[in-house]
Amino acid sequence: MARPREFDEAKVLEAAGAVFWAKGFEATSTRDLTECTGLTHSSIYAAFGDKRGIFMRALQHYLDSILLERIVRLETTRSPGQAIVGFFEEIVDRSLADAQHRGCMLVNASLEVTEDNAELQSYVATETSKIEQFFFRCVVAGQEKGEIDSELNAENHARHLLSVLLGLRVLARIRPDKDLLVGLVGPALAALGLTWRARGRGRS
Amino acid sequence: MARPREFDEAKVLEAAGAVFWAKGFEATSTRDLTECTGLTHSSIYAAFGDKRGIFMRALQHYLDSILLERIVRLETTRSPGQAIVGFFEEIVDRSLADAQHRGCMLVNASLEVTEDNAELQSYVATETSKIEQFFFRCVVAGQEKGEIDSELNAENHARHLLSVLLGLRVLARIRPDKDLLVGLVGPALAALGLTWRARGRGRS
DNA sequence: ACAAATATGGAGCGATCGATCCATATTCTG
DNA sequence: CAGAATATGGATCGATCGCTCCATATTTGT
Repeated sequence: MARPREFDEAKVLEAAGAVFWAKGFEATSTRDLTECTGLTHSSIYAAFGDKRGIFMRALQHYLDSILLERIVRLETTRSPGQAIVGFFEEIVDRSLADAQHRGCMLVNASLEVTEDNAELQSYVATETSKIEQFFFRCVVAGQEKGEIDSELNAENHARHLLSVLLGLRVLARIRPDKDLLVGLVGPALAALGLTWRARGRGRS
Repeated sequence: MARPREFDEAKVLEAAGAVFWAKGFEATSTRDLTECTGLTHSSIYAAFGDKRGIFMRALQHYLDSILLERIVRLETTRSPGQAIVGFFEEIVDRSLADAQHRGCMLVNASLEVTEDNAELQSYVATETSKIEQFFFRCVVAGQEKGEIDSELNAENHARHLLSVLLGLRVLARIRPDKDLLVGLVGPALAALGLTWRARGRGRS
């Protein structure tokens, strides 16, 4: 047919995503994108349409490769309750390990959504729903398994865990303190009769 | 001395704050600010220095007039436990009443913080600490009063309530759904042995 | 009334924004 | 090899950005 792409799309999306993640959509210029990806304007616009397009693709790539992978992995290798515990373990660890304190790309993107970007708006709403549904499945399965109190309202507890997660990610950006992040998760787990595995930080 | 200011500083900060709140710092132009305040560039720059200056002042005005007022009012008119409940009641009500779904200005500002703006970074960290300390005082006072289980770790529960609040405000922006917002608070209150006052939405 | 001081209105600065265009280079089909 | 198709490099577009400057208007102290 014609000349093939010379760049690795996944790597480009990761490079672009890293900048969007750290600086936000508005504060990232197309020049930033050419520098971090090593591509020219032409190549970027030909491949992704416009700035919004590459942002959406980068966000999607991030969610698919990090978040969805984590959900699938935990759900297939752990008990329902320990999947919830493990989820928060990983989020806390990653939040503390990020020297840039970027928080969560999905959360950051969520707060840059304005009414004139319906596509991003519905996308972030859908993705947060997926996380909520993961928590919901874990709670219900945990209840069926006897790991979690069956008297609890699984729907509301899933919503609750989602809000704790989002709040945690906000705090990870502005106050990346281990005691804070670890401590806040304790009561959220305790509400389901769960605890950290090995951290042993006393009562929650 | 000289010619006095013709504008009401509080009203200008509210008008500017409303735009920053809805669009974010980067996406708000100085032209937006002249239009929403009715002032000229000259007046704005003479009074507030630069765009970052008026943003900081507007954020500060918002927090002092809304958030601090709420904390003081609830803490002086309600029992510790009911202050916590009332806080979430008001936040949920305000989140649902805002047709623009702007969420929380402090949360929005938090996620626009980058490493090159240390002033804003430390300011939002301090303000979130104030909220955390409010929760902490409520939990401790509730425990002394017998309203809240004394076995609970007040520090971690304050952190937990803070994260639920921040998560709620994120969701208020992207999924302003009553069942979601009301539902997620239930388990957070239940963790302290508290419940909604009159909503009566069943088990949490 | 006069001078000092500050606010206001508005033009317009250089820089940068997102985006486009086109000539050139490269790789495919036939 | 010929020609279609796509990618790349780079110049550059008009618009908008945050911000500054200056002439003018208005108020206060003397």
